[in-house]
Amino acid sequence: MANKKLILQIDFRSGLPIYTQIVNQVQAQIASGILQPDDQLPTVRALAEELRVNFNTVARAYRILDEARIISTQQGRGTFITESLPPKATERLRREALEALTQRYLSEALRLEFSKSEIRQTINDQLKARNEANEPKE
Amino acid sequence: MANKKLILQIDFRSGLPIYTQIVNQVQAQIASGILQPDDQLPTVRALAEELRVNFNTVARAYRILDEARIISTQQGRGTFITESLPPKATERLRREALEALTQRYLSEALRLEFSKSEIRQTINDQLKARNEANEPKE
DNA sequence: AATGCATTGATACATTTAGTACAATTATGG
DNA sequence: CCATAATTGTACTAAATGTATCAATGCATT
Repeated sequence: MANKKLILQIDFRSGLPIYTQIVNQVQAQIASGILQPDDQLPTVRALAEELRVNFNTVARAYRILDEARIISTQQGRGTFITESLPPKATERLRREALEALTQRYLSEALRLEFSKSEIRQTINDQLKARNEANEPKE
Repeated sequence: MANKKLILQIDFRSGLPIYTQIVNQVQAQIASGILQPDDQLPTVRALAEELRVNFNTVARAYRILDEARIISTQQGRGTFITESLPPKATERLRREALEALTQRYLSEALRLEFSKSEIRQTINDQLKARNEANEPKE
């Protein structure tokens, strides 16, 4: 299941940027189940050649999808569909995501035998530092 | 004590090079005492297979650690943790490890648009929960 | 026409993978 | 004990892959 040909139809006259069309169609194929988690996408250069497009354009599309956590681009390795996220981030799912993230962090920190006060201290310091550097909100 | 399984968690999506992640985690585990002088690390090929990574990538990490005198790679024999660093250096490594770990955690959490108070709350809740479950220490 | 912006293209680069060969050490079998 | 094989790290080359940066292009607004 990890090998599957990605078929995209680019309309060069549509007015829509090419990278947007790539983003949309990959998203659609994931939503429809054609593309599944861990599937590997074509390399930026391979897809670019197939679409007769500059590989930077494909890279841009991949970067957008990566930032949206839809795919995972890995330098030197390739590009893969990530585990499917719930389409709607309900409040409960949001909370679960943060709890999972925090649990991984604390498990690792405690495994490395950092004390709870050290952890609290570091968290506070860094949050404070980010306050001063960026928008002091919250 | 010279036999101990090295457990590394590589995040292929983190953007950090794989060899850097290996370096950081080995350093952290030495600083925390999980890995001790004369402990043998997995062979480059064994660790590579476990991490699903090319053995050159592991070799690169080992070479960096070797150049930093943190481990000793010995052709034909294996790689071993060197004698312990001065406590000063160990403490610095420990601190850096926690700061790096925390930074990654906060960056991810903030990127997902969790508020600082949400983060603080979740950290506190989970630390409290771990207190009650295990030995309430510190 | 001029300016500014978004898109695309060109180029150099960092990382990872792959393959091969080699040297040093250790394990094995006679 | 010795010869040989297997293990282990090292070195090197080449190719694949995504990344970063800036230039060129086209288009809209002024």
